[in-house]
Amino acid sequence: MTRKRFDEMGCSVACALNEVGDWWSLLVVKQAMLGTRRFVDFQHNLGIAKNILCNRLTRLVDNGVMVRVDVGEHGKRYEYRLTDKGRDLFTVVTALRQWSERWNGEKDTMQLVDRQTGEPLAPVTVQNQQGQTLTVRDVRFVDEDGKPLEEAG
Amino acid sequence: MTRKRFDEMGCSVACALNEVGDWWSLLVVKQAMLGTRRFVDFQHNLGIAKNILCNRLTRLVDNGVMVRVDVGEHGKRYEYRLTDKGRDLFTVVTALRQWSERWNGEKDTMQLVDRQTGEPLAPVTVQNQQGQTLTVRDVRFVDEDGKPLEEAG
DNA sequence: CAGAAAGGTTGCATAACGAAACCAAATAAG
DNA sequence: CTTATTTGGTTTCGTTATGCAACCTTTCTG
Repeated sequence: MTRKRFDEMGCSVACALNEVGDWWSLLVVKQAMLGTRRFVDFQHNLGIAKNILCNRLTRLVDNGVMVRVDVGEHGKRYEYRLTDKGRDLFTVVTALRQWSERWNGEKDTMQLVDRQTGEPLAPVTVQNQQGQTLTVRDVRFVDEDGKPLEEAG
Repeated sequence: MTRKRFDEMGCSVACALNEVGDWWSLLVVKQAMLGTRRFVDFQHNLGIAKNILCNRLTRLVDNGVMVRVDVGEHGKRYEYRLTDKGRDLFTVVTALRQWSERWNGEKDTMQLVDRQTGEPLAPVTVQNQQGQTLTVRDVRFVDEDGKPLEEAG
């Protein structure tokens, strides 16, 4: 009765959720994007139990999303930092944030702005090669041979 | 000891995860984007237990991500369809899919293409108002007054 | 040396999950 | 009309995950 794993479903979305799809992982990543690096700071900013935080950080490190850096000062002290792979989740986190703000209202105390201009960000969208925005109705799902999938049944 | 809720953290990312952040919800949404609408089809395509699927569909309907439509044919038969709010998760799902493909390799048997041109999609990115791509290092987190957050400690 | 801080680990109670069995309504088969 | 099947669940039960508190270890601080 082990929790079903998503990495053997032949679906990259499932594979991604297997790495960052549980209750806390993406929040830890988001918090790291805000600048948090130390164990106790994650703990206080997120209100997460220590054992769960420990488990999540370990999993994120194992999956290459974060790295544990030994900063020698003041005895046993580590920093958890995002890797390139982790920073690349910025798109996902931002899309999720914007989705929530669009449909659930502004419940966040913070806002993201362009560091250069100070302006708010543009909405994250899916685009084609020409830069045109696409909805889910504008795309088709095809298999390796380019044949459209008939997957509903 | 109830599972911690994310909707009271003053964070829209947490709020979003509270709605679609568990193990199955986003996969159900993704499957719906592929065209799946009926209970048994979700069950077979995802390999999810019936009670869990039932719970997730109910939660998605309660959260306005999907609707349950009574299609009168053949007795008790319903369809679960995405709402506008649910379809708007296309950006999140696509960003997650692309992230997984970039960092974990092509493990998916299907591909997304522009319905018009047949070309693969462009990578989902965060952009500023001028359409320039931004990384997490190019943005700043500010509070309501525009002051930068010092949130690490 | 005593005390505190950082970073964990352990134990326990509760909640969620997964598989299979069971159920009810309505249609299809005979 | 009777039986079987399909659909969409609910129930039961064992396993796993989560949250909280307590404890542990190493290193700094006083």
